[in-house]
Amino acid sequence: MTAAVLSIGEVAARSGLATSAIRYYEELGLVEPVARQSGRRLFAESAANRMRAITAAREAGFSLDEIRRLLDSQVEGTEVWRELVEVKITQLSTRIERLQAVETLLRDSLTCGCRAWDDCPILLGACQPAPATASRDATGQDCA
Amino acid sequence: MTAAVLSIGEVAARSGLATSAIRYYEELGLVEPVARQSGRRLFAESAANRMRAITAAREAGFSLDEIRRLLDSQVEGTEVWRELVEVKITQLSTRIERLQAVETLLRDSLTCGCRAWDDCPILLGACQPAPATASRDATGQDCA
DNA sequence: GGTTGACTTCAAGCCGGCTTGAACTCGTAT
DNA sequence: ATACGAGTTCAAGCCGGCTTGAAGTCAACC
Repeated sequence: MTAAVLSIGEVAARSGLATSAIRYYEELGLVEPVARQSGRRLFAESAANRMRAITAAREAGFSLDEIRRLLDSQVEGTEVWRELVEVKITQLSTRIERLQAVETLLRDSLTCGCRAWDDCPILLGACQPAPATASRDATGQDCA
Repeated sequence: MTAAVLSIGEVAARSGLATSAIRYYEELGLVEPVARQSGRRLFAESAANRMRAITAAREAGFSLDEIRRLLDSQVEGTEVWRELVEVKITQLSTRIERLQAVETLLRDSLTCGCRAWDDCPILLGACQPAPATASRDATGQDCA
């Protein structure tokens, strides 16, 4: 028989978060205890799920503020949250692509026979080649 | 005719960094002006390359402190830097894998017919399913 | 010789995401 | 009765990576 409500410590144990983090999340409006018992927070069991979902969202690159918006958009009954998630997926895949490019770059710099890492032609070639005093015609995509 | 030495402003222009960032990097020991002229820093042209290499390294997930170690390891004449880069490549690919898993998870949660994101069974299923009061036998890999 | 603009130093501030510490209140077990 | 453990509040601190502001210096140009 699982308890119908959870103490903050139980939510922490189930979600893997620290109690201080949970209080902080409450302060930001990400979670709300269903009640208080002589000052102590009592959470619904779903709060633990919410905590784990928040952790997943953080890993995906959502800030806590974005997560708050995400949760707010659910409350309103609409499915706005799907749009927010779609946008984040796009950002995420862009980020992954960039990281993959950097990884390739690092690997290449290893096989390059260069003496020093900050002098590696491969590495520097991938970063914009310093337009010196020439005209900068907006081809400057930043490194990697 | 490119100048043999660069002012901090020129290094900034060539590297895309702010002058304040360059001063900060100097303070951390990541770069050193070759000389001073009535107080003003004069950098070798290679400093701009170093700045761009630092930016690339930051993107790869190196902290400024790690970059300092990386640069120090070069100065010593050895090729320790290759090892450091190898380690970082490993970390980077791990990170990429995690992000890809999170991306998949987000995509799946969209196609799942769940009403609310923080109640999505796919999302929560991928996070550890809350061992309730059962024994935690260290299978707890964290979410995604 | 006065203005401009790029530089200098130093201290302080900002950001997000928490953590930590001090001082306190509960309910329960011994 | 009293000690314990888990909770509470609030303010302050920490992390990395810079940025910002104030006040000063310097060379060049008109």
